[in-house]
Amino acid sequence: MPTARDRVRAEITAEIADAARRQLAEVGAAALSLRAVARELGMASSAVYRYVPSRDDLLTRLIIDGYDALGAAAEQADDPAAAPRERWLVVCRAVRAWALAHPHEYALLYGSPVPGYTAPRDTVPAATRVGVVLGRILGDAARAGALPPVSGAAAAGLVTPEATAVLGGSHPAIDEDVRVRALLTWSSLFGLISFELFGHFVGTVADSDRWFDRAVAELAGTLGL
Amino acid sequence: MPTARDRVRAEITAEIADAARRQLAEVGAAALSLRAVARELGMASSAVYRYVPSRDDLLTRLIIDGYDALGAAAEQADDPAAAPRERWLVVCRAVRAWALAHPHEYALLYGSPVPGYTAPRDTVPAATRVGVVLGRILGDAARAGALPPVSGAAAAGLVTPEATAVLGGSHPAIDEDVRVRALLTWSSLFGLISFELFGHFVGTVADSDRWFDRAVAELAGTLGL
DNA sequence: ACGCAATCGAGAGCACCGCTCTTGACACTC
DNA sequence: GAGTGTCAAGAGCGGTGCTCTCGATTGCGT
Repeated sequence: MPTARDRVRAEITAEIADAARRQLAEVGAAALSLRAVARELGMASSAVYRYVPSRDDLLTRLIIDGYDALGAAAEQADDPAAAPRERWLVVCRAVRAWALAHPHEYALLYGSPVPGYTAPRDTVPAATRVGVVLGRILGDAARAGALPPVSGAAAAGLVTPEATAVLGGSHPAIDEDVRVRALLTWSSLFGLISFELFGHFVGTVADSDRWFDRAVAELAGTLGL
Repeated sequence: MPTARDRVRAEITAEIADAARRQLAEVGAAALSLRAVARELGMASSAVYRYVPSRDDLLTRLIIDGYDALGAAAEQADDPAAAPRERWLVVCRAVRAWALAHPHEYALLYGSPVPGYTAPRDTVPAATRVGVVLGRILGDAARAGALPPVSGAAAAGLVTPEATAVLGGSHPAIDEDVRVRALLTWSSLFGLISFELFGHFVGTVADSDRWFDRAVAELAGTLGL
């Protein structure tokens, strides 16, 4: 059972993470300063190390929290009762909305890796949550017979078994060809969002909202949804 | 006319940029240190400021050089005499090859924006070079009659006139629908490369080279090439 | 050919960073 | 109440970007 000490400790640790998230939104990941976090909380910089082993460890926590928040947003937006194409559009919009609302956190997840920092394995489960949602939509569509027949000609061995399991599982309507397109569409979605968020569409796209809907509908088309 | 002073000054400035590029390849953009550049050149850190106004300014120079190098690689890889689909594949491979060869520079261009730093307008012309190459392939294909007929139903106003000019110009075989797909394909290409480079495909894609060729062929398909 | 002004390199210094170690105060437990 | 473990605080190390000053050098115009 948690003692009073444990409780206040967990509380302060959460406060540190919150302050770090605020700092992340203000100055970005690379400039995240443990001292500034301590200042914001009114404690000595050295005291923070009682709760957080290192700056990198704090970064890891923010990354996992970010993936979890994004994954939760995607899961919450998905309505399994809706039509596959609609589900796809809605989830994509939710992912984009989260990214626009938390640009720095998104950049931490899908932008350049922080130099001198390699994400530990702990981040993997949280990172796959969005992919799982997207894969489930594909699988449900296949089970409902809403997917066009497979082409038949497909080179095997491109997608790992782990990814295959996520991408709708094994079903007659899903062959390697479909899985490749699914993976491509997945990366395209984040390419789309990254380009918008990082300013590569400035001057080329007029209406961001309409553009995104249009583009994501196109992606649904190549998926067969 | 350039005096002797100007010549040696330009020379030293170039040396600084070279050393910075080397440092960039080793430790990444966020960890790029002006002091380390000075050390490598055997001069005092303060002396560097005689040639470079600030660290951000040095970063801007590296960004422009990076876009130019990538654009040159794409231009050089393109053979206007080849078939459109082949041109597309070859240019995409060249872009990926450059990214794999210069991961840190690629991350500087297409990864998270450096916090507190906004790219000046000078970077725009260099940044568009790859897009110009891709747009030219599309335009040439249209002029050669190698593009499928347009669907006809397209909502206008999504793509700016500037982007329209780059995306093959005006041609009966290129309507807003095609332009939207072109822009989407463009961002998908970099989404693809970013995912590979930033490790998001780890554990899901087995053979990176074959995977990329396969994915890029798929993109060519949605473009009608 | 020479003097002067512009340019340059070096060093010190400021404020900041991540991180470590020591010290002393505190609270909980027995 | 004594003992024990946890905590905040401070000093300190080596690093960063950047500024200022101070001699030394150098090249240009006369």
